[in-house]
Amino acid sequence: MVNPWGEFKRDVCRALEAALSKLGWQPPRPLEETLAEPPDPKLGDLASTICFDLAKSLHKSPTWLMAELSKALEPAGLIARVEVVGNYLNFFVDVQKLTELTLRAVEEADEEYGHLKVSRGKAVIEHTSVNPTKPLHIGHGRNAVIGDTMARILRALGYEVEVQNYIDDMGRQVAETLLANQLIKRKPRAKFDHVLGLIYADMHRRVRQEAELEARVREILAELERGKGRWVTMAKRLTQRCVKANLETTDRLGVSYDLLVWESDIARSGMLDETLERLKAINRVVEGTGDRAGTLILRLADFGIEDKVLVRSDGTAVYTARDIAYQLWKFGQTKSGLRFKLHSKRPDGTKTYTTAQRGKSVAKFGRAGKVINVVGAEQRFPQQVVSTALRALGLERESQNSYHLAYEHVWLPSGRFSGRKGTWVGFSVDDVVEEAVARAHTVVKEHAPKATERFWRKAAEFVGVGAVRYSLLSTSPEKKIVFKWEEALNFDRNSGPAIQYSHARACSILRKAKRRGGKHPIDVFKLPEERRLVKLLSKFPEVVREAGEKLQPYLPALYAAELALGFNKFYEVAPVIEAETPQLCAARLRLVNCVRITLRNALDLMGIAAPERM
RNA sequence: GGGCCCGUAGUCUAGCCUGGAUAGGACACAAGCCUGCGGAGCUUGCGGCUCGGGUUCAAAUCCCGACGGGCCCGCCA
Repeated sequence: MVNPWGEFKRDVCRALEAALSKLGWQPPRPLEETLAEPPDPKLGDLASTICFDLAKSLHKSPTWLMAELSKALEPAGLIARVEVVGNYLNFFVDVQKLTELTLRAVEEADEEYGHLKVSRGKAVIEHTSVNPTKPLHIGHGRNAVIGDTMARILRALGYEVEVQNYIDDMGRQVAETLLANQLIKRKPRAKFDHVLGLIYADMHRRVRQEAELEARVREILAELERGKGRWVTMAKRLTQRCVKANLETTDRLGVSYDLLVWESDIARSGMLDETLERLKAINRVVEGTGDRAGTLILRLADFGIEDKVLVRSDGTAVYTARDIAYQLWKFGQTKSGLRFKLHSKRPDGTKTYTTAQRGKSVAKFGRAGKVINVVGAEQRFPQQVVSTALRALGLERESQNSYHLAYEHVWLPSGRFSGRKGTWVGFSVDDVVEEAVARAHTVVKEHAPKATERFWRKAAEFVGVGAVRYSLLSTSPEKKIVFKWEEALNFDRNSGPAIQYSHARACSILRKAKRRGGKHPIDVFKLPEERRLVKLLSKFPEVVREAGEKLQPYLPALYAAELALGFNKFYEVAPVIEAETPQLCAARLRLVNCVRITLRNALDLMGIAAPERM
C-alpha cells in the first residue's frame, strides 16, 4: 500500500545516510528523529537538524558541518533539492512526483487509501463496559467513541479486531436495581435503561438511610455470587433487557461490538480459580495477616507495585482479580473457556455474539496478540496491577501488549456525573443525540429548503450523530471534557458536520462536471492552495499509522478538519469546472476526487457518515 | 504522607513522547468579499505557552521547585 509522504521521509533519510557514510560520519541517533517540518513551506518540506547533533559528537562547528554535508548530499527519489538555511538542512519535495504519486495512490486504493495493512495480528479492544443498570451518559459515550474509533483504525492497519463489551451483571448496582425494581411500583415511563437509572438513584438514597434495605441488598448480592435462586433469574432478565436498550443507543452512534462478555459467565467458567492457583503456585498470592486476615493478597513489591487484596475474607473476589483472569483469557492464556452464542446484529451488519451458559465453545474469540482496554484514567493502578501480574506469570509478551487506553471523564459544568445521584438525567447519550439531531433538522432544512421531509430526517440524523461523535473524539483522551451543549451541537468549522459538508461539496463538484478524466501535464498545479492539498493528501496514511501505533484515535479527527479547511481554501481560489484550460480542469477534478476519497476514508475511521448531499 | 494526569489568548484546542526557525487551528469580537463549481464558505485584524529556577548553542517541549485543577494509593464500587 502506497504511503506517499512516508516515502518522501524515507528518501530523505536514505539521502542523509548515504551522505554521512560518504563522509565517514556516524549518525548520532536515528535519522528520522532529526526531521521536522519547517514553520513556513517556503523554507522547505522537511528539515533536518542533524548538524546540531553532529556538532556535539564530532566537535566541529555546525556551519562547517552543514557545508560539508550539503556538498555530499545527492537528491534522489522524491527529493527535488536541498538547501542550507542557517543551520538547517531543508529538503524540498519534488512537487510533480509527489502529486502524481499521491493522486495515483488515492485513486487506485480508493476506499483502502490510508489502510496500510502493516499488521496481521489480532487485537482485542474492550470498551463501553457500562453497568447494565442504567442508560449511557455522555461520558460513557466518550469511552464508546474512543474505543470504536480505535477499532476502526486498527482494522485499517490490518489487524483482525475483536471488540468486547464487558457486562458486570453481578455488582452491587445490579442488586440495588433489582430491589428498586421490586419495591418501586410506580415507575417512570421511559426507555428501559432510563427507567432503571431513575429507580436506582431513588433506591440508592433509601438504602443509605435504611439499614433493613441495606441488609436485603447484601442478601441479593450473596445470591448473585452463589449463582442460584430467583434473584439470579431476575438479574439475568433485567440486565438482558438493559443491555438491549443500551445497544439501541450505541447502534445509533454507529458503535459495534463483536462480543458481549458477562461477568456471571466468567464467574462460572472457573478461570478465576485457575488464575489464583497459578499465582499461588509462584508464591505471588499469599494469605493476609493482621487486619487482612482471611484474605488473599497479590504481592508484586519487587515490580514496584503495592500489595493488592484479590480475595476478600468472605471468599469473594475483588474486581482486579477478575480483571487479571479476563485479561489472561483475552490472550488465550487460560485453560478454562467460555461458551458463546449469537446475540444480535448491528445495523452495520456486525454479528454480535454473547457469552452464554448454553452456548457453544468456539475457538474464534480471544487469543489476541494485543489487548487494549478503554478504561477511565482513574483506573491506572488496577490496570497496572493486571499487566504486571501477567509479567509475574512469565507472560512478558502479553504484559507488554496490554494497553490501557486511559481517558479522563466528561464533566458537567456543575461537577462529575453521578449515577447514584442521577445527575446524568438530561445528559444521556440518548438525550444528547436527540437534541443534536433536532438541532440538525432545523439547520438542514434552512440549507435545503426544497428537499423532502424524508431527506431532512436522514440528513439530520447523520449530521447530529456526526457532531456528537466528533466532539467526543477530537479532544485528546487525557484531557477532561466539560460538557457544553454549544460544543456537542457545534456545526461550525471545527466539527464533524463541517467535514461532512466539505465532502458533500466535493461530491457536488464531481456530479456537476460533465466529464472526468482527460490528460493533463504533470506540472499543472501552480497555486499554493493546490500544492498544500496534495501534500495533505499524501500525509493521510502516516496519520493513520501514527494513530494506531500511539493509540491516539483523535489524530484522524484533527487531520480531517485540516483537510476540510484546506479544501475550502482551494475551493475559494481555484475554479474546477470553469478552470482556464481543459487540462487544468481535468487535473483539478482529479484533485477534488482525491479529496473526496480521503475525507470519506477519514470520516469512516471516525464512524461518521460521509454524505454526498446534505 | 507517596504517586499519576492536566494547566497554551475572553473561551476551547494542536504542538510536549523525539528540544530547533515566526507556537498551528477553532469559537467570540471587529472589518471586508456579496452568492461563485453548495456562504455550514473565504480574506484581514485582535489576542496566548500558570509562575520561579536549572540544563542547553537553542525550552511550550527535558529536569527541579512552587501554584491551580483532577485522580489513585479500599476486603468501596
